[in-house]
Amino acid sequence: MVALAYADHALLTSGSAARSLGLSYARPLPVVTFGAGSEIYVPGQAADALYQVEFGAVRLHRLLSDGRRQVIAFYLAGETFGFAAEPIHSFFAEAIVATGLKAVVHPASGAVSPDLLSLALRGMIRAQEHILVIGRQTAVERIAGFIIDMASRQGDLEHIDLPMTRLDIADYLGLTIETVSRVFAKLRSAGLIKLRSIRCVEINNLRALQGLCA
Amino acid sequence: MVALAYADHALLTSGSAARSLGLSYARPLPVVTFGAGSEIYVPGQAADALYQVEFGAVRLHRLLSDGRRQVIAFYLAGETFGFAAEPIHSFFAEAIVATGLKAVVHPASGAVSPDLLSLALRGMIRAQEHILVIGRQTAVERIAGFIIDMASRQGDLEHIDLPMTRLDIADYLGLTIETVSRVFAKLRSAGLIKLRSIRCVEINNLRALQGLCA
DNA sequence: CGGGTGTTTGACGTCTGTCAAAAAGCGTGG
DNA sequence: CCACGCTTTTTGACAGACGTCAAACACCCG
Repeated sequence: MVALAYADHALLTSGSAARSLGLSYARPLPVVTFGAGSEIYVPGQAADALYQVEFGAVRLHRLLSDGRRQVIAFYLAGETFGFAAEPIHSFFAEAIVATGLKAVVHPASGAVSPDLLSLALRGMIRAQEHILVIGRQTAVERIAGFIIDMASRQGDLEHIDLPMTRLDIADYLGLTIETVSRVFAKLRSAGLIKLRSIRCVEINNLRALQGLCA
Repeated sequence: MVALAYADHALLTSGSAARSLGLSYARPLPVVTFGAGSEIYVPGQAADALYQVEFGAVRLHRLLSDGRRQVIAFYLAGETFGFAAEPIHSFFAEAIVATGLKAVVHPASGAVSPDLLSLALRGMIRAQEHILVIGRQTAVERIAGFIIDMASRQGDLEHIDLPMTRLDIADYLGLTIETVSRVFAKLRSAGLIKLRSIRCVEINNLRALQGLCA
């Protein structure tokens, strides 16, 4: 872990790992590893590459001036992120745990592939659906939906990894860490989920959980 | 108004105005008018055209099973909407007032223009920023930001049209109609805005209003 | 001049946030 | 292997912002 963080730091300080990757190659690239908690890009940084998660997990977030934070999205293994409407990023992207990334395309390149548009559209729809969740659902609905979402993205009901902290989940769902903790406890004592460990959930009653999502 | 609604109804019932437009022409099309409150498309309908607003205003929204509604976005004159990640729509698009639309591109066509990608990305960023607003801002912050956003989109601080109802605003900002009304009253009595009429706002103190947005 | 929709205002309730402290994990080092 | 210290999580008591319910008030158009 120390070694990873160190390598990561070296890449970042030598002038943006992202940029050097994006400009050096035209094709899929070697996996670059980021240590837990390290920054992949920050607001203002040139947006000249997309990333595919090989392993680990990434959070995209934004801060208000007084420190309030909103996590915009999580990206798990196999998912792609890094879109920006302008030539520079407007969010933070950070590795949640030790994470391997591969730069897959270069948005500034002349050709626009239909795949790229499709990815962008999927991202937009996902964001718009998240607006509904945050704008109109209760804490229980949000968390039940979140667990189901994580399960479906990992294709497993019995071993759902939650690489992010409760604070990350809270900031993603527009709640506080205490509310997240309380709702998890409630779902557990109702027998709908089991907390195998602090970062691993099992769904015991999918139907009931789905029933909690409006 | 009756005439408009009637014409709209005829178009819709004769098998989707959107579809017939999208398939009949390859280039910019004549303006089609939709009456206040009429549907432009609904979830499940084929997504085979984008629309540019010529005049009027459109709301994009989604419903939960129990009737809770979230307005995802408003589109004013000059703005473009109609993106979908799948071949069918997942939201409702409705004319708020009498509205003229022009179908501008056909997303299913082979060529993907950079402009199209740019529009999609801009939509994604806008949605992601709205997540921050709804997830982490107070009622006053949301409404102050909303008024400023409407002003900048209309390029006028002294005559800001709010074509949508208070309920639309509430459902857009994740609030209730009563809270929206109360905050407007508060901003008015604080001298930051003037309500020229129920659907027209004037900003008296932009700095103070900006100061209210985190 | 009505009837209907949309808006405002008031009184009250509650869900979620805030503050605080204890408990549980987890990596480090003896 | 266990003790230590840190971060993360859980739990409790309390408070506040916003929602709910209800009624009065404007506005629009016929």
